[in-house]
Amino acid sequence: MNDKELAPKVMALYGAVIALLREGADLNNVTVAEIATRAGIGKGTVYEYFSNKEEMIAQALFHELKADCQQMYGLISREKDLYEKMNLVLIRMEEKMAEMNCFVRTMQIMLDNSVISSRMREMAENKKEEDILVTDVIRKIIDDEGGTVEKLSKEKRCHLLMTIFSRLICYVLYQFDAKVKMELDNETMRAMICQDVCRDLEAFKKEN
Amino acid sequence: MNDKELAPKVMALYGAVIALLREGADLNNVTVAEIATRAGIGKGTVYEYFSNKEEMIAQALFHELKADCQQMYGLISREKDLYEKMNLVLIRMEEKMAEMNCFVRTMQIMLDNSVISSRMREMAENKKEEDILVTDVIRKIIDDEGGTVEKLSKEKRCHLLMTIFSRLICYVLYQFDAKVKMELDNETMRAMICQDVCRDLEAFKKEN
Amino acid sequence: MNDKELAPKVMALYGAVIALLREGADLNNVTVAEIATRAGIGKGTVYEYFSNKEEMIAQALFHELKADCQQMYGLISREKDLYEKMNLVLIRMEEKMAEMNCFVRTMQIMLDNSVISSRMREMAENKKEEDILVTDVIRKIIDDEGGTVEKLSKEKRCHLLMTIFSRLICYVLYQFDAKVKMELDNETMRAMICQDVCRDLEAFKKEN
Amino acid sequence: MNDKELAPKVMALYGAVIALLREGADLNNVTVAEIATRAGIGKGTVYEYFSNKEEMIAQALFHELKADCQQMYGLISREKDLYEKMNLVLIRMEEKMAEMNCFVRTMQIMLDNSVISSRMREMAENKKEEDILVTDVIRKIIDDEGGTVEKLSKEKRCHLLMTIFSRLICYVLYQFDAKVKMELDNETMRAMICQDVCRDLEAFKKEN
DNA sequence: AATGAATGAGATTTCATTCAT
DNA sequence: TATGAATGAAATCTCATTCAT
Repeated sequence: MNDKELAPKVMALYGAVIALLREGADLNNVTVAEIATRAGIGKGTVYEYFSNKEEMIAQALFHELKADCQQMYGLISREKDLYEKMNLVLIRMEEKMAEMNCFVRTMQIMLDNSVISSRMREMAENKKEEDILVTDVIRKIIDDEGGTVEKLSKEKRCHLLMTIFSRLICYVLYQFDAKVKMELDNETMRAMICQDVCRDLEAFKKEN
Repeated sequence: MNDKELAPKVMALYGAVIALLREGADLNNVTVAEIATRAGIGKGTVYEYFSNKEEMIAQALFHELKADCQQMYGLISREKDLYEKMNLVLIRMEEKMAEMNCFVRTMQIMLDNSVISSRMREMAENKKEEDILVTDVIRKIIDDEGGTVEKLSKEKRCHLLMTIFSRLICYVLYQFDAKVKMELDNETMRAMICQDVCRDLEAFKKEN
Repeated sequence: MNDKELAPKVMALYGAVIALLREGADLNNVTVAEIATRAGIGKGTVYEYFSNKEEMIAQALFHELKADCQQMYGLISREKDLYEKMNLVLIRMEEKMAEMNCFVRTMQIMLDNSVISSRMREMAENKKEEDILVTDVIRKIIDDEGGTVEKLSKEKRCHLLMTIFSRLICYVLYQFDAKVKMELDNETMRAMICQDVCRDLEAFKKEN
Repeated sequence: MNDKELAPKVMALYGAVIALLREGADLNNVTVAEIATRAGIGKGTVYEYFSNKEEMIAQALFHELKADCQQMYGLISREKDLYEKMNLVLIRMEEKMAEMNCFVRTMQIMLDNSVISSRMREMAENKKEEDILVTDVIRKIIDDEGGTVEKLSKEKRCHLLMTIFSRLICYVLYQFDAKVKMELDNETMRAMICQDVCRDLEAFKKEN
C-alpha cells in the first residue's frame, strides 16, 4: 500500500532486518554493518534515513507487524464462521512461527526492556487509525460474530479481547514447547483452541 | 534454603542483577561494571565465580525465578478452593509486576533470542526435580482439584495446563496495557480470570 | 616496490612497529594503543586492516625483513669478490644492529615461542618465490662464487650455507657482547669473519 | 650443590617454570597462577620469595642454565680429544633440544627484549666466578687443547671463542630446520661440525 | 610461612556514528 | 544522495599483586 512511499533504501533495510530476525538473530546484538551489508547499501546511508540503529530496527519491526496484521485482517472476512476464522489465524501464526517470523518475534521483542522495544511500544500507542495491529485482528473476529456481542459492556468486550489474545499466546507457547508438541500435533492443538474460543464467545453471549 | 550454600559475593551479584531488573534496566545492555559496583564488589571478582557476563545474569534470573515459584507453590496449599488459589497467584503476580519483578521479566527474557535467554532455557530444561518453576505451580493448582482431573488423558492435561498458563499471560498483558487498565481495575480483572479458570476446569471435567 | 600497493594506514602502522623495535621496545608487550598513536591513527583503525595485534606486528616485521634482505641482495652483485661481499653484509648488519634494526631483532623474535613468532615462521615458510629472506642472501653469495661450488653435493651445499649463516650469527653475538667489543673493534672483527668465510669456501672447494 | 640452599618452594617454582618451558609455553605470556599451580603452591607464596613474576622466571632460567652448563663442564674432561669433546657437547645439546630444553630456549630468551631477558643478561654479567655458563664450557674445550692455544693473543682467543660458539648455534639452527634435517641426519651434521671445529683450532694454531 | 579471595588497572576488541569525498 | 574509512568511547575480560586470615 503505502510501501510505495518508502524509499527503496528504506525498503532494503526493512527487508534485511526481517531476514535477520527470521534467521534467529538476536536483534539486541545485531550490528549496523551487518544490516547495511545485507541490505546491499552503505553503512553511512542508514543515517540518511534513521537517526540511530534502534530507531531503524524498531521501525522495520513495526512495519512488518502492521503488514502481517493487515493481511490477516483481510483474509478473515472470507472465512464463514468463528471457528474457521480462529483456525485461519492459528494456521497463519503457525506458518509465521515456522519461519521464525515477525508476528511472534515482534511480540517477544515488544515485551522486553530494550531501547527497541520501548520505541515499538511508543509507536503502537501512537499508531494511525488505519494501521492494523494484533488487537485489531482479534477485534474484527469478535465484531464479525455480530449479534449479541455488540451489546456487551465495554468491560466485557475488553475481557473478551484479552481472553482470545491469551488463547493466541497459548498457541505460541505450544509452538515453542518441544515436549508438549510430541504429544499433541498442530492440528489437534489448533482444533482445541478454536473450540476454546467458540466456547469463550458463547459464554460471553450467555452471560449477557 | 540452599541459599546458604551460595558464596556471599554470588549472593550480592544476584541481588544486584535483580535490583537492576526491578528498576527496569535492559539486561541485554547492562554492563559488568554496573552490576559489580551495585553488588559492592570489584569487577574482576565477577569472573572468580562466573565464566562470563551472560552466565552470571542467567544464573541470577534463574535463581530468582525458582525462589518466586517455590514461594508461590508453598502458599497455594493454604487456599481453600480453586478460585482462591488462582486469585492468590494473580495477586502475587501483580505485586511482583508492580515492582517490575522477575517472575514476569524473567518470562519475557526467556522468550527472546539473546545469549542470556538461551542459557536460561537450558537451565530450565535441566532443572533438578525439586526446583519449582512456573508450570510446576500451575500443575499444583490443577492437582489440588483432585477428583476427575486426574482421570484426564495426557493430551487433555497438557491442554489444560497451557490454557491456564495463557490466562496468566492474559493478566500480564493486562498489567502492561495502560488503556485497558483505565477501564478495568485490577480486582475486576482478577475476578474475571479466576472465574475463567474455574470454568476452564469445569469444562475439562465435563468433557471427560 | 609493492609498497605502493600498501594502504597508507598500513604503511604508518608498519613504520610505527619498526620504530618501536628500534627503540628497543619489547614487542611481546607493546600495546595496540601505543602502536596506533605512534602511527598517528585511531586504535580502531588497526582492526580495519588486521584481525588482531599479533597479526599486525608479525606482518610489519616480515615486511621489513623482506625489504632489508632484498636491498642487501641487490647490493651484493656490485661487490667484486667473496671477501668484499661478506664485508658488505657484515657492515650492513652492523648498521642495522646499531639502530637495533629488524634484521637482527627479527631473527631473535623468530626464535621465541610467542604468537608473533609462530605467525612469522608461518609466513617465512609460505613466502613467495620472489620474496628474499636471509638464506637467499647467503645463497646468492655462494652462487656468485661459481666454479667448483656448483659441483658440491646437496649435503655439502647445505652445510656450507649453515656454516656461513653461523658466521653471521657470530658477528651478531659479537655486537651484543660489550666485553668482547672492548678488545676487538668492529673492523677487525669483520675482517676476521670475512677471512673465515673465504677459508670456509676454499675448504669446501678443496674437499670436492 | 648449592641447590640444597634453595628453599623447597623455590625449587618447586623453578621446576614448574622449566617444565612449562619444555612443553613449549611462551614464557612471556605464562601466568603466575599457572606456574604456582604447577609448583603445587599458592599464588601468594611466590611473592614471599620473589619481588615479581619476571624476577622469578629469570632466576629459574638462570639456575637451569647454570646447572646444564656445569654438568657439561664436568663431562668434557673425560673425553680424550677435541673432536670427542665437541661431539659430546653437540650430543648433549641435541638431547636437550629434543626435550625442548632450557639450554636452547634460554639462549633464545636471552636474546629478546623482554623484562625477563634483561634481567637474565644482568645476572649473566654479574655471575659469580664459580658459576659456569656457555662460554665457560667452550673456554674449557679450548683450554684443554693446551699447547699453542695458550699463546694466542687476547684478540685471537676472543675470535676463536666466538667462532666455536657460532658452530654451536649452527647446530641449533640445524635442529630447528625441518627441511635441512631431511637431507642431513644428526650424526652426519655433528661429524661435520666437529671437524669444522678441529679445523678452526688448527687454523688458529697455525696462524700463530 | 603460606594462602587464595579480592581487586582494579589496563589490555584487546567492537561498533555506532561521523564526515570528507 | 551515497559511501565506507576512520574513529574513540566503552565493553569484556585478564592477571599481577595485595592482604586478611
